[in-house]
Amino acid sequence: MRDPEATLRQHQLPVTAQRLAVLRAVSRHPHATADAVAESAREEIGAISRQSVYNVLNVLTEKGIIRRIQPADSPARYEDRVGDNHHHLVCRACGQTEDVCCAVGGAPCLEAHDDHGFKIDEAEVIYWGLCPACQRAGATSAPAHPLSPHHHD
Amino acid sequence: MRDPEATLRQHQLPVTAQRLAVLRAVSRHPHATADAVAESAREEIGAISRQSVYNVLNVLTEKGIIRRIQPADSPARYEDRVGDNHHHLVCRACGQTEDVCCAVGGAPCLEAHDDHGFKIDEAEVIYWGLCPACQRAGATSAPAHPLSPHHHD
DNA sequence: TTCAGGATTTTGACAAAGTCCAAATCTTGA
DNA sequence: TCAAGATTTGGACTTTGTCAAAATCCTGAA
Repeated sequence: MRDPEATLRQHQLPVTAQRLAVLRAVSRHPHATADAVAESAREEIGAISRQSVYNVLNVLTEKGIIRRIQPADSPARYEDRVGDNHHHLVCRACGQTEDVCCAVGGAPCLEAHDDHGFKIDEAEVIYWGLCPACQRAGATSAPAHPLSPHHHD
Repeated sequence: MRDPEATLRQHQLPVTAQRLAVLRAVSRHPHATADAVAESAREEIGAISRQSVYNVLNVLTEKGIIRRIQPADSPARYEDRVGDNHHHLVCRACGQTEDVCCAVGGAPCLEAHDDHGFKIDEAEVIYWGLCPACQRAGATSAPAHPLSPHHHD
């Protein structure tokens, strides 16, 4: 993030030490949880309440300044990278999260076959697997019935 | 589900009234939450503890008899339909959930561009939007910065 | 059919992740 | 500089789910 303070002003948000610290924490630690953000922010400004961390993360998310991702069995994580439609790769064993570009294929790739009349505004993709470190450690967190991403109905 | 009792036996699970009731509840109410399953099971057998509902849902999920889905901002939901790779369509306003077939396109469609060395075992897709009823009700739960499923990096 | 032994169910405490609320404090525009 | 409105704080509370121990229930074998 270039200039956190300018970013806040651009969005008509009063600039506070807490907001700057949280914003910088998310910037420094992509995919951090609220807890991790709080820790990092405390290192910077000494103290910040848990509630403020949530307040700030929520307002920044609403404004589209950061993005919230919520993989199963994990607290919410936040990232700096917004405005593109990238997806995520999550390690089943340790939770390590990586960004991945859009799935291969043309635009229709992520269009639902039958939209059931819904007005779809987002197609969210999460790839589940084992990160290199957990593979080496012999982690065995594969689901009972793994589904290949190649498998289609 | 054809025969819940036979299904349990096939998986070497002792047959209990609680398991049958939970299994039938999931069968009758696809995408039900644990709470909803408990309610439905109680209608059938009178009483069942909260813990038993979780016990049963967990063991059935481990055995691959049912499938657990965990959309953001929603408690876990369970469904009967396993063994295919269908995805989900979730209403941002009311949480209504529908099954959708795989995304249009060939197999490579859901292959991550760069797998970062992960051993991927599943590509999970959730489409977010508004269901027909919430559209009519004028629900306005679209995100601040909607991303079209057509949008690619 | 009966029984023993292991699995399941129950109850109640506990934990994690967030939210709600009211009081105190801070930012900003005039 | 100041008032007014927004933010921050602390603490209680909610939701979703798990842990542990005691009571109860299934199943296979006799």
